[in-house]
Formats: sequence, C-alpha cells, structure tokens
Amino acid sequence: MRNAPTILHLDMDAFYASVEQASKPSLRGKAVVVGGLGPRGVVATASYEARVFGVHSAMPMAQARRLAPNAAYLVPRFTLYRTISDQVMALLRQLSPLVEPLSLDEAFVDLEAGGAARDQESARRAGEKLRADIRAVTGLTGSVGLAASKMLAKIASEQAKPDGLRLIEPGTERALLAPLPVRTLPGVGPATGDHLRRAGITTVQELAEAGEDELVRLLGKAHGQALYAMALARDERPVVAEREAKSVSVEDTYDVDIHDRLRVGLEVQRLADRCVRRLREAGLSGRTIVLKVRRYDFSTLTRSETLRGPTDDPVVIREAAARLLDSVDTTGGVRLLGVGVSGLADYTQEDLFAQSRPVPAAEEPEEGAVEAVVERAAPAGREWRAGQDVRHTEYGHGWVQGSGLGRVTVRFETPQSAPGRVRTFFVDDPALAGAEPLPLVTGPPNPPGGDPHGGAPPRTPEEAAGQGSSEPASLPKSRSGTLGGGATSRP
DNA sequence: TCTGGGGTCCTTACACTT
DNA sequence: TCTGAAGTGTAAGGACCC
Repeated sequence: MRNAPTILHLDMDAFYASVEQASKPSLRGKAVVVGGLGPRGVVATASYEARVFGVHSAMPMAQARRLAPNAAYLVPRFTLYRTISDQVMALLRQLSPLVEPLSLDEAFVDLEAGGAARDQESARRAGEKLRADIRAVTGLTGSVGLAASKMLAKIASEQAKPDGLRLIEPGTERALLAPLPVRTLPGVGPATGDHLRRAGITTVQELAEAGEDELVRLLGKAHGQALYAMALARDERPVVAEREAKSVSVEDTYDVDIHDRLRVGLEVQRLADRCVRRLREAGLSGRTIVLKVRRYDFSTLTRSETLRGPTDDPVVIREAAARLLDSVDTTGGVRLLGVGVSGLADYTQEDLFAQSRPVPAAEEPEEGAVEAVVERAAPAGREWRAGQDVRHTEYGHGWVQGSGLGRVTVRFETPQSAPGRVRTFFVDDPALAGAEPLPLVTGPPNPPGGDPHGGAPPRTPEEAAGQGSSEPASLPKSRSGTLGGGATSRP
C-alpha cells in the first residue's frame, strides 16, 4: 500500500434518481424510484427522499410501492445516464490517465499516476475541485473517498455520502476498520456475512483476530486469504484503466411464467440473436455458449457447451442454445431465460474460410429496450412509459407522468424551467410525440452526445449557478414523498 | 414479500491426457 | 501394457457487485 492517500473513489449520489430529478423540476425534493415497472421489477435507484421510507436498491418494486405509495416511479433511461456518465468520466481523465470505471456512476482514479496529487493536501484539493467540476458540468453531486488503497477509498466515499468528501489518513486505517461490520468489506455479501456470523465473527477486528488459516478453513483459499488481507487494511490492487470483457449475455424475466415449450424455444432463439448482435457490436466472438433458465420456483440452472473455435454466427449460436435447452426440464414454467457467450476472442473460426452470416433484424427494441421505446417514441404502438420525454406541438417539452385507460398524463417542464403543469391527452393524440432528453445544464460546453473526451474546460459553479437550474437537484432536502397524482404507469 | 440485468470470480466435480 | 498421479479443460453452481 502506498503511503499517501492518492487513490480516489468517486460515487455519484443516487445517480439515476438524481438525473431524473435534475431533468424534471417537479420531482426535486421528492421521493423518486427508478427501476423496472413490470410486475417483477426491482428498484435500481431510490432518491434519498425515497430512502427515508425504507426503499432501497434491489428491493422488489411491489414492496417499494407499499412503502412509498406516493413516490414517482420511473423507468431507467440508460442512454441519458450514459451521456452524463461520459461527462463525469472525462473530468476524471483530466486528473489522471489511470481511471477505472466500475459502472456508470462509479470509478477509481490513481491521482499519483496523473501527477494530480502526491500528498494528503494536494489529494484533498483535487477531490474538492473534482466535486465542484462535476456539479458545474452536470448539475449533480458526487461523493469522493481518498485513501492509500482501493478498498479504503471506496469505504471512504461510502462514508462521505451524500455530497461529501472523506480522506483516510495513512496510519489510521486499521483503527478505522476494526469496529466496522464485516459486511463493509468488498466481497462480503449476505451469504458470507451469515457464514461468518455463525462462526462468531461480526466485525473486521474479529476477522483479523480469527487469523488467515481459520478464514481459509471457513471460506476457502481465495476468499479467506483476500478477506484476511483486507481485515489488516492490506490491499495492493492497482487501478486498471482497460478491462477486456470476458462474456456477453442477455436475459429476460417474463411478467408471467412461460409454460409452452414451443414458446420457450422461440424465446431462446430471440435471445440468441440478441446476444449475437451485442457480440458483433463489440467486435467479438466466443467459444462457450451458455443457456440460463430460472424456473417457476426461482431455482436457476445453467447449461453450457464449448465449440471448437470462437464464433459470432447466429445460426451456430442459436443451434447450440437449442441443444442446451433440450437437456432442461421446463415443466412447471420458466420465469427467466438467458443466453450468453464466453471464451471471447476478437476473431472467428469461420472468418478464416467463410462469409459471416447476417443476424436477423430485431423485431422489437432490444438493447436498452426501455430507452429505445422512449427515444424512438411510439408512433406505432403508442406506448407511453412513465418518465419518458415527449414533445407536444402546442405545449412543448414534457415527460409522461402516467398512462392508462386510453389516456396519457404529461407534465410540461424542462430542466431549466419551474415545475410545470400537468395535462392529459388521448394516447393516440397526433400532437404528442416522443422526444430526446434535454441537457441538464445549458451552455456551450459538453453538449450531450458530443465528444466526452474533448470537452471544453469545466465552468465554475458560479457560472453554473446563473443558469437557472440553481437548485441542487440531487441534494436530499425535506422529508417528502407526496407527489400530487403520483407518477406511476398504473392505470 | 417475492426477488432485474449484466457482469466477474471462485469452487467443485469430472473427464481426459500425459 | 497397465496403473496412478498430476495437470488441464469443461461444466455447473454460487456469491458478489453495481
């Protein structure tokens, strides 16, 4: 471990929900829940106002609705989140070439590698400037952790949330970790947590006292050794900028279990085609085909087959998936199906001696189906989904607050406007069309969709404050949760 | 109360090769 | 030629992360 706190971990606060609040003024300060709205959906992110009611990530939507019936329930808009994430990652790369994104809203930065910091004070300054730049460019808040290792930087940012910065001084690490619950450490989830608890280990201190041999006995070699090292605050993992994908997969959970074997077969073919499309978009091929089946009782099984060489041929992958399905009993029904490819390569066996076959065109929006529906609008199906952007020829830009019974309710507002008014239309009203999301912060730099890496220098917070969106969109404010009418997709 | 989607890594078991 | 040990690849499942 290095002796200066020059590893930075950034975690955007309640990212998806904060983006929605920033783009929809009427939701600021209100409980917002983003996730799947179907009968089997789960919460992706809850705003801090929604967390007050006990709503949290990975909770079934139905349970969230019981806890916070008046919250706004929205489908995720990944394309918009990705655009904003690109802006944030570009700011991180100004600090150092060594940036390791973990997801759309999280990343590690090696400040030392970029010369952005070499000691405690310069690291703190870099972290504070980053937070200010993120707010100026995106209008959102992020929390920063600074420490001498990745594990500690991540723990620090967790403790800094929301909208804060925490620096762990070298030399204080073990004392800081000792009283924390074992679940704080990365890699300790519900199962390992239970396992350790049954062995009488609940804190990091007890983990360290147990000793490496005992932890290896309890958890196996790799996990035991890794956990023992972390309990002693030892973590030498470097920040790694480029990570190659090891597998590509797609899966669908169905609103209602599928019993018809023929239909199961058709769904597997569709998934195989989708998987091939994703594979080709990434310029990859793979050797091992994996079929995943979750049955009516939530039991999950996988079947896999390894080919002699890597392929991205839709026919080959479809046939392999079909063979794998033959070995699975689906009586009783299936709730989820998935098809994946691993053992990736950037060439294919067939390329050497044959033309590659085209993938059948998608018969429906696939990758990021949610935003595909949003952004391509719904002229054909006229399907309006909660949260989606729309434009009305007379009233301008707005978003769908809810729909059902042949009507759609739209709130007309923009990121820079005051909270807007609500109007209701027939779902097939020709004056209403889907629209692109508007930028959260206006001004010349960082136009959405523009080059995130060549972005203009960030503006100051003072400049941003003069832009009309002066309200810090994602800050938790008052306990709230009431939203007149409720933004749900339920009729 | 009823559990998404896209990944990574680890463990165990077994078949096959040397 | 037979046999056992070690190494390697494959398959399946599980835990974890965001």
